[in-house]
Amino acid sequence: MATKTLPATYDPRQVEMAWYKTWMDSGYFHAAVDPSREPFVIMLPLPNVTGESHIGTGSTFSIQDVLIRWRRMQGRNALWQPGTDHAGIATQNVVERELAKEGLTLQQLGREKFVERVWQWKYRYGGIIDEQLKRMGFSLDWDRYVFTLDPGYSASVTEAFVRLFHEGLIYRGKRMVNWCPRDGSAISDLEVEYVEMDTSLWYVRYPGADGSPGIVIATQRPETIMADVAVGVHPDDDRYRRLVGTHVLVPIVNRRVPVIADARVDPQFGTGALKITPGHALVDNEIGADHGLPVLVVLDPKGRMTPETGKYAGMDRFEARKMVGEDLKTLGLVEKVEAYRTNVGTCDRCHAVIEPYISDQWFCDMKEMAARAAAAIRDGRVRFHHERWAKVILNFLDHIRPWTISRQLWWGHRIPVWQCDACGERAASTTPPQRCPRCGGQTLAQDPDVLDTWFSSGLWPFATLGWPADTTDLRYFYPGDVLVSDRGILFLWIARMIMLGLHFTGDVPFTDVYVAPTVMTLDGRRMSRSLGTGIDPMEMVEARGYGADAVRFALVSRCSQEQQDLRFSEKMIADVRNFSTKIWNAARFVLMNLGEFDPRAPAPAPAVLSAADRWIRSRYARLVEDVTAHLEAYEFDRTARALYDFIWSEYCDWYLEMAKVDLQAGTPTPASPARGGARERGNAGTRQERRNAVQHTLWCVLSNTMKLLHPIMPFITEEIWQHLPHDGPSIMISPWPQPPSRWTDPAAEREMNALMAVVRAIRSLRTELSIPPAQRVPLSLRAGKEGQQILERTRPYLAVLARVDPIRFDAPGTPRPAGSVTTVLAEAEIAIPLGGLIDVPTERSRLQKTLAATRMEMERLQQRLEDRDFTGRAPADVVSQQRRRAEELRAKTQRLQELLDSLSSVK
RNA sequence: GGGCGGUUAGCUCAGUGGUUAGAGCGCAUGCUUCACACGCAUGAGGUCGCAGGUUCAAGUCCUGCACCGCCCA
Repeated sequence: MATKTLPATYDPRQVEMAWYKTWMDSGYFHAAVDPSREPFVIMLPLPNVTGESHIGTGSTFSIQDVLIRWRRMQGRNALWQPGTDHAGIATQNVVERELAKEGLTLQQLGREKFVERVWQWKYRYGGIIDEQLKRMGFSLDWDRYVFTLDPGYSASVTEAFVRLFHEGLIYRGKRMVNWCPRDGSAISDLEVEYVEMDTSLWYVRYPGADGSPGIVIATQRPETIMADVAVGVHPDDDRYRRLVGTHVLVPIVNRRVPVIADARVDPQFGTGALKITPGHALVDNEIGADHGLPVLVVLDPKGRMTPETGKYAGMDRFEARKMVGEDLKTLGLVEKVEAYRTNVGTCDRCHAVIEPYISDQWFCDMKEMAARAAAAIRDGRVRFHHERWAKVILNFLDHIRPWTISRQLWWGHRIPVWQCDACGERAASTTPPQRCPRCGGQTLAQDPDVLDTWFSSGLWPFATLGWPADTTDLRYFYPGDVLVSDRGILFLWIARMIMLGLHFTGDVPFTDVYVAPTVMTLDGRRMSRSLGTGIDPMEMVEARGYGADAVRFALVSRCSQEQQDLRFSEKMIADVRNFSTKIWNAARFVLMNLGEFDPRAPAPAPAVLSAADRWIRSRYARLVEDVTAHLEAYEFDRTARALYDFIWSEYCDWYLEMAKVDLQAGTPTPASPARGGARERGNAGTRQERRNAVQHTLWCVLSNTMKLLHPIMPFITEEIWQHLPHDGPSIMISPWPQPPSRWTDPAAEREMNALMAVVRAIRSLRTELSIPPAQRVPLSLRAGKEGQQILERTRPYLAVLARVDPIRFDAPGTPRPAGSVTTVLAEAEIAIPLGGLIDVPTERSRLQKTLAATRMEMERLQQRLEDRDFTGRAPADVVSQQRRRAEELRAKTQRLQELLDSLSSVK
């Protein structure tokens, strides 16, 4: 068959996009319901529609593509569900900023017009990330693309809400929630990010109402003083016991408030006395409720002082803090101001400081759902890799709190609840009700709020498949298999998918969760675009020209289960680029040497295979087993390393070099007796047969290794596979290699190990003696019977790889050649005769050094073997192994000694 | 405060109780060897964080401590 030759260098940019288009056009990414095949399903972690690909999507998505491509090749009907999330707050913020540039506000535009604007924005910019995912080669089923505000998906979200509402799990209430003053919305507990900040602790005196000195409290928030309704102390605190029940005056407003005792007050904090502000702190709110205290509010939804605060009215909370502080000083009530470092809650979207704020919100009771999810994890229906993440998520589920699901936004799924104008009844419904179910009133207004984005994404694994309808998709593809993500959304998303999946479908949404390490900079900082510390995968792929394969392999090869972080740098991608070049050139070599090779001809008979052919086949057989096992165990670093080491260190460094010996001029290396059997006379193979055997081995091993590497590096493997003789239209739908167990060949591995040890020893000697690399030197070998057979059989390899000629075998007992430099190995004794050139003192000291080291080790080993505890208690195979080793060392010592003796006699 | 990681070569990391702890990068030396200098060959480089303990045997298991980091409150 005609073999094309490859260009001398590999440029990923020349091939990657074209292959992706071919795969797409051929429909390879699409999974259709097919009951005759077993499905394999991964739900992608929804990218934010405002987002762009970053290094985090680079690593977690690469892992998913590895799993999907591997299972697809194994014959599974592989579905990787794509889509994007409408990302309520983030998207609203983006469009709001755009409006601000035009001098417009949301209110000026109105709800309907604003939502229209967001859709426009979405159509224009919302697809950026999808194009980036394609550029990375990810084999997502784009035919099934879902946006969370699509009509079908929205219907699922509404249905889920209405069901939970009717089950009594969703309720409305006026409570203290986390309020983001910038976004003007409530957010859930999980969306609060705690950040360490420098602040001040103010020690403020509250004078006694009776003119006594009163009490000094410590506070970080002087601006909320006007909302104080009490001063609290710990009941066991002797310092304040006598003050409990008395009254003090709140500074500035001179409100008379009681001193109360409550165990929730921390006597260690500040002075041990706490101002109680139920309107502006969660603990104070609880204390206030228990003591029947009123709730006063001095901040508005934008975080400004309310009109009732007199001279402070309209002032921002931080400005007011300074001003109130100054005024307190003027009043002489500030005892001291201390620098203080504390954790401040901030909004994870806009980073504004969160305000504990009382407002009307919708909540979802998660208690029972969490218990069921925890049970599913405990009994192994959902497994985490590494398992320690199960403990982390269980801790969250076991301490679950109600979920604030309403958001005061316009962009999102509007809450499907209508309130009756006449009687105030609130009714949830999937369609707008015509009349009030209670009083029949016809004026109904829909709740203005939208749902938390995470509420809708929590339904992703089944809502994408058509739930609540009983679709064939849902029946076939649900439950799915694997979820891969960063640990950052363990609670926000993964836990909620498990809870909601169990609640609505009765089944877990996936059976396995792989938590990928978080990508960090080399000095351990989080990669972030805004900090300028990130590596942009797109920049690496295109601008720097590394290609998607290199970025993918670099990330995947560092995804272990042990580390929770992954320190990453551009250099690591450059290193993989070098690996690509190596593979490319190996493929070029193979193609150049395939010549007249016919892949359809029968495979070579075992009898015509040389030790090298059998060795690389055996190593390859092990590789198939290892790669498959590592993927099954979610050991991606090991998968990558196994492939890297095999390709570079075994196939290229050794096998290709030996293949050259067989393919180029001269006599091919003879076939090696098949394992266990005696050498068959006359069946060693003709020159043509040998040539064909080597070609077959080169092709077969390379081609199949490309399959094993394909899930990680889809592009270069496809490109090479297509150039090689192959069956089928694409490597990505070719079958995953089966472990060829008949290729496993311990005898060949032993044989090659011996040869390689001898080659290495000779090379080492040559370097030490500064023998020019090109110079051939004579070699004299002494070996046991088996060693000699092996080295005679592999003599052509030895001659080329070690640049030795002629090679002479000396029988034991014959005198060693005069003036030789020598090394003793377990397999053989190697001597390079230098004649008069030898420097006897140097050679002697070299041998003596080796002898000393060998003796020391031997003695250590002998000591261990004389220890009855060791021989008595250690397993027999360990003991016998050590005995063998000791024996080897003894022989080596003896030979070294002999060499030293003969050296002295030469002198 | 509670929980979870990590600490092994200059850097990034493997290491599944058992011989002399490995890899890649970096470093040094040599090499235009007809696939590849994004390469080849050879080499230097380690008190496995510290202190105890278990074991015939500990980088590996247990306890404590130190430092770095993440999560929760």
